[in-house]
Amino acid sequence: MSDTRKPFPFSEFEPAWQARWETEKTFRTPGPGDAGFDPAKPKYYVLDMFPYPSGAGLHVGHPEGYTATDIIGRYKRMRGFNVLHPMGYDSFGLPAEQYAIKTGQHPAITTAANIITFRRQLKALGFAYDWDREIATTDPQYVRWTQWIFLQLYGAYFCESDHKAKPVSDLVAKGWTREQIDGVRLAYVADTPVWWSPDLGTVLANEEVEEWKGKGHTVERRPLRQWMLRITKYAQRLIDELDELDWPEGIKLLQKNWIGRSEGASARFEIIDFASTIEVFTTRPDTLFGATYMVMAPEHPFVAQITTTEQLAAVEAYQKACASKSDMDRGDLNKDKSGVFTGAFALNPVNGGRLPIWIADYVMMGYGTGAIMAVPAHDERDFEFARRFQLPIVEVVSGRVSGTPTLLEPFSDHGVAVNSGFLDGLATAEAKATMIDWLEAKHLGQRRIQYKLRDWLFSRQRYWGEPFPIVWKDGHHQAIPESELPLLAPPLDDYKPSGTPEPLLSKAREWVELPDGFVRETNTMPQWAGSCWYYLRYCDPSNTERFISRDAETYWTGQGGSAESGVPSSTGMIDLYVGGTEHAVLHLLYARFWHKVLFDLGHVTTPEPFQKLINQGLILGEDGQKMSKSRGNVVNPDDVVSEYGADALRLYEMFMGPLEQVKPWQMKGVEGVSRFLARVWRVAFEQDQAGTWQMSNKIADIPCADKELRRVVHETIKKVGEDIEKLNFNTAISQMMICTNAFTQAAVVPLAEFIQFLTILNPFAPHLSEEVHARLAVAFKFQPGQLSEVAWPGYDPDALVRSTIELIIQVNGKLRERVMISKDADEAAATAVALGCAKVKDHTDGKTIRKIVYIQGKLLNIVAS
RNA sequence: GGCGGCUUGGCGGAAUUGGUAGACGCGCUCGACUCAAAAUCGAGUUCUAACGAGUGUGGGUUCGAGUCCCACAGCCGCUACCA
Repeated sequence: MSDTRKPFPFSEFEPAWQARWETEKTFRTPGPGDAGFDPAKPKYYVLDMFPYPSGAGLHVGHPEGYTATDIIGRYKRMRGFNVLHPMGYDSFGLPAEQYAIKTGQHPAITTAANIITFRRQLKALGFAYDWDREIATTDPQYVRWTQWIFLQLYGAYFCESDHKAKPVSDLVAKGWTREQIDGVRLAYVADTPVWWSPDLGTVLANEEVEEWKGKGHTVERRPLRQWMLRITKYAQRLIDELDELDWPEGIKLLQKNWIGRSEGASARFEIIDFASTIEVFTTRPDTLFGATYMVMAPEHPFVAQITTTEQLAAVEAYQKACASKSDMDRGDLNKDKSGVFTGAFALNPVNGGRLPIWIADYVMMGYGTGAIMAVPAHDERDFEFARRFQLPIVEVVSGRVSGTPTLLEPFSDHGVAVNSGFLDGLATAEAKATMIDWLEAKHLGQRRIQYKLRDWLFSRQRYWGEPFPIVWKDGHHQAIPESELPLLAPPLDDYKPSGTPEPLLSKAREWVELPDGFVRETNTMPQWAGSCWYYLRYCDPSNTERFISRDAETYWTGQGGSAESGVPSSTGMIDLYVGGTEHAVLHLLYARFWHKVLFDLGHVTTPEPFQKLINQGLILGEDGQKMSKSRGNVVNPDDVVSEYGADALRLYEMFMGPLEQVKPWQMKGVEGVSRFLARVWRVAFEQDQAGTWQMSNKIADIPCADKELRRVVHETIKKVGEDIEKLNFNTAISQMMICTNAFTQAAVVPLAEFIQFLTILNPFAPHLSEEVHARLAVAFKFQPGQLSEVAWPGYDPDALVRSTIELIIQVNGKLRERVMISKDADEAAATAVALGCAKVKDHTDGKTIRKIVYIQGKLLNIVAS
């Protein structure tokens, strides 16, 4: 395609500016210790969620968030901030390994190729990253520090009295045994039932199961020895410390619900004719008098012991059915409760009731104690189960004002205790407290807080992940010395899963077997590991002594910079973090957890990583559906760039609508913003017969005589600045369109005003604005510095003032007339004008004027009836 | 089932946070330029012939409601027997 046919020659100047930014390192960000670092400058750290470099390359969702942060970063830079806006790659991951299984190609080769593609695509969009800070989680020097942080977790325990992590060396000093210490480490080994996928050859985290099942892989439940991270110890802090963060409320709520705190009590029930008790957790201890049976999870270890011989066959059959059923869609089973009686009975501690003990799959082993007291009158699930198996239903909470309870449906709200001995007449809240006191006094139970959050299953049996820096001997694990980091995986010839849960790395015998009977841990870390701390590494990416230097850490958290930075010392390090909602829970929760551990151990100085968070909305296809290959509605950013240019793509993605909103792609919209950019171009240039662009003689280096034009320019400077601060990019672009239309229609365009406009356009369309500016510099012989180095222009408030305004005249709240009037007109003057209007008379004739509402400079409402 | 979000012209979306509903862009219509087309420039474009009506529906508060309150409906996410 010939450039003369393009509306403006972006395909010539865009690559040229990108090359210049690269060779001149225009967007290099000096940090502490770097040449050119100015500690007096306030810092601004704006971060994107880094991409997984898939084989498919960038999709249009990536540039949405990336452009938003680029605009903010460039704007803050022009405002005098030292802006850190880095980019990197979350480059471990299953697809590269799946590819290796198919082709035998080492995942490192595929990953390196994909990174090259991503880097080229990102550079083609003109983002102002400091490329010297680029990182990939697969780099040995990055892996080194990921493993180092793992060792910090391994070497720490959670001190219950101080609510924080401390080194286990403290416990050694207190004389704890090795087993005791291994039992409290934040990274520990446990046999747990996990989701194992034979064809992927790895276990999956609970939250990953659905995703891979959806892709056609099989998963099954298996008890396996796995590495776990004790995130549950941080459950309360992960909830409480959300308060200080400037995050969307919806995301905070999502995290809170995921952690799932509930308050209640544990209670122990004696098993009749059996020297043991069953412990349950309940949020409604006040309903204990209404407990008529008990249920244990089918996999509860007690079941085998308490089951009577008569019931044994039925119980075992049910357990077996549940184990194989675990893979089926549980949704289908929700309607029909199932279960089997064990033959055993427990004693209700408050009233001596004989409670049959059942097993049923509606009770989960993983939550609470894996057993419940069933109160069918006041719990929907228990009610359903009781009806199905004809178990007694006893009402103990009354929510009705009067009348006999019908018990046609469970009543799970709060009310007043009835049929409950010493609780009778108490409101639910008091009844709960009274019952807990009673249980505690009798040593039958205690107040308890329960979380849904489980410890984090941290090991995978994959190849393409960080190996654990751990060795084993005689059944004990221990850390390898820090000096041996990074510990890299050995190359393999065959990446195929063996079909057994034996990790792939165990195939590398020479790597695994060490002198003196030591063997290496062969599990690898999940992909989350690298993304848990990458934002720290950007601050000091080539440090070989520490994962981040103390100086870099304090400076980029805002504690080492100028006091005037305007950013009060905050709890979070990053000023703005932009990314998709898909990471609302997992990534953001995991990263917060790691950060808090590092904080507790004194390695970082803020308790939170991300002060402010924004979720960009999904971009849908033109058909309003999610983009997918199978639907054929995927838009490739490369195609958009070659057809319309990088500036047009950037601008369009920002013009589509509010950043946080879900919105459909419209190719016609890209044409629209491309036309806008062409209009800006043609303010300065016109095409001659030969098709070359010549400087337009409309531009003149003279003071702006056109007051209206000047007002539009200054309104634009004001609005665009304010909109960028609020992340309202779409309306900022609208305003720049209005301004461009004013330039287009003006007979003369004053040079100074036009350059001010180009300056505010620069963060949005950096290539075009720089190119126009550079050409103006040649034509008007001024110093051709880069626009991106120029200070953000101020606006002149006087230029905004209008002497006359349009006054809206309403009668009974309905618009009837509009008149031009002095902005200072008082109520009497305005009323006189309004009553003189014919249309106003039409609507007030024969009525009495009751009231006049006058908003000066805006409107006048006549209330008449 | 639970939690969250959304609902404004033919379309994407604006609306100073209670004060002109529909900015800006797309599309469409007409005009200019052209032998013609594209591109560009200019005018118009919520509906209605008009009176009027109008921000998912119904009510309320107010001089005035897209905006605040109550009830309901429809779409979209996330989550799912969490005791």
